[in-house]
Amino acid sequence: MAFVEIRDLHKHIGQTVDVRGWLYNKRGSGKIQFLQIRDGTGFVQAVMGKQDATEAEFLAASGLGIESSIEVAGEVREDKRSPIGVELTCRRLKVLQEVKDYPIQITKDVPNIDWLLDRRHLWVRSRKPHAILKVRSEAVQAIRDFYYQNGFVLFDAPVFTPASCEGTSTLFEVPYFDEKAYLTQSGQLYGESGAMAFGKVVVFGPTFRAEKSKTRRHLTEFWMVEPEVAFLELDGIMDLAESQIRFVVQRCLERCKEELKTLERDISRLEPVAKPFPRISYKDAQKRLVELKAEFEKSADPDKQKLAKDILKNGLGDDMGAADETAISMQYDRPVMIHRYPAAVKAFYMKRDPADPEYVLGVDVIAPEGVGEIVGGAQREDDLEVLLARIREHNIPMESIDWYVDLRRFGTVPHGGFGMGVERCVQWICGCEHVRETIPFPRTIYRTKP
RNA sequence: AGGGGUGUAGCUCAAUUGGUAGAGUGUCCGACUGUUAAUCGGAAGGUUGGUGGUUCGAGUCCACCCACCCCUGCCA
Repeated sequence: MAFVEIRDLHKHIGQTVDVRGWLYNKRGSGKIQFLQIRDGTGFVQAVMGKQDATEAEFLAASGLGIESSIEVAGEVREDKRSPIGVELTCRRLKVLQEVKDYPIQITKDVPNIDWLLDRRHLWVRSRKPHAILKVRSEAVQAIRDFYYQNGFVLFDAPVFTPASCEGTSTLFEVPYFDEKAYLTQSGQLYGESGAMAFGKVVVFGPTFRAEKSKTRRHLTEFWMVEPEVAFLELDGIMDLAESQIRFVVQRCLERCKEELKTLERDISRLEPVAKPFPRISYKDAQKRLVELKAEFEKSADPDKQKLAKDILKNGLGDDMGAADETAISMQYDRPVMIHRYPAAVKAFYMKRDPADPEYVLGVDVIAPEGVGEIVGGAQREDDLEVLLARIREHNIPMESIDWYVDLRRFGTVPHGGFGMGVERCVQWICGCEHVRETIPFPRTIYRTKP
């Protein structure tokens, strides 16, 4: 007799099996005990009548606290009253550890998230965090499968880097023997090296940003997937982002039905990803924002009125703010792609639009429901002289980036790619209020524990 | 970094113009039950984030500090 995972119990109806796990909840009386057991793969109720086991076992069952670790043997029974369709008649109970005063309670109340994050090492056992992290696992597997199936080579970038890749963001500085190093904020430049070697590569790993962001969309440590493809231009980059996002969402819809149900996620909000994503140029977006600002100001909806105040706050022709992105994304039921931003607000490596050199061949993908930017991508500057000029303009130290310039000296070709934030993508799929719920142990400006 | 806000029982929150610190939930004990957020009865649980001030009297008013949350900016 071997241990059976709870998710497989339905295959063992009529048999006597062993199940091991933790006590999720318990009810009982002097005559019958209901032990709700979880083992990470599911939940099942083990029913122990007083006559079903020894007196000592029955007594032990009646005294068990939440999260006690146990093994039970019992007969698998079909039962319509069970949420999973089966139950165990508990014939034997072995207590591995009896637990008292488990600190996290099982209620529908939403306690202080900060208090729960202090106990994250235990909180991951609870239903909702468990479901979110399961979706994350599926999403990451989907990402890996998508790139593998499409002929990409995994090309890992270093975490220690010599200096800023973009020259804008704040980096974490770490001592490195007698010198300084920085934690990577993007593997993209390394990805470009890989693209010239393998054609299609994908960088996938943790990324660090020392910006003191304090919003529900920001982590200081997050995972980013960054495909980079030789001979791919802006339209192709947008096609790639669209099909990758679609693949990941479809996979989660197929394989995470139970988890999304646990999270009370409105699935109908995710189904429109099957349709093509709208693509709008920055210039058209600006025109649309002028209209939307006027429209929202007159709206009866107080949320829209409030939003109207912040629309185009940076001024027409400047970078788009969060309100701008929200207003545009509200016009659609699926992610929207905004392309060809002003060069002044974007990174040095983005290629200028030949049709209008004030703009770059870059694209952001804005997710619905206020999650905001989940993808940022671009066609890269592939001309040696232009790139050198950009590096000088941005005051990027040449000695830390000369290797990158080499890529334009030895067989440069048009190429590009994008970066997708895994946590923001999961945040959108799960409908999470906070991005920090989408990673097992979030790192934010004020949190490095547990 | 700027703006706004919140700190009261393990957790979620009450407490009238400044006048004896309350409930729900969880925990513990008991009863009962094919229960599933069980139910019923009882008990324990507090230096009201900290320091100082005003006052006969401060959870409440004032100052400073601490912690955290939300928004903006930066970005994924």
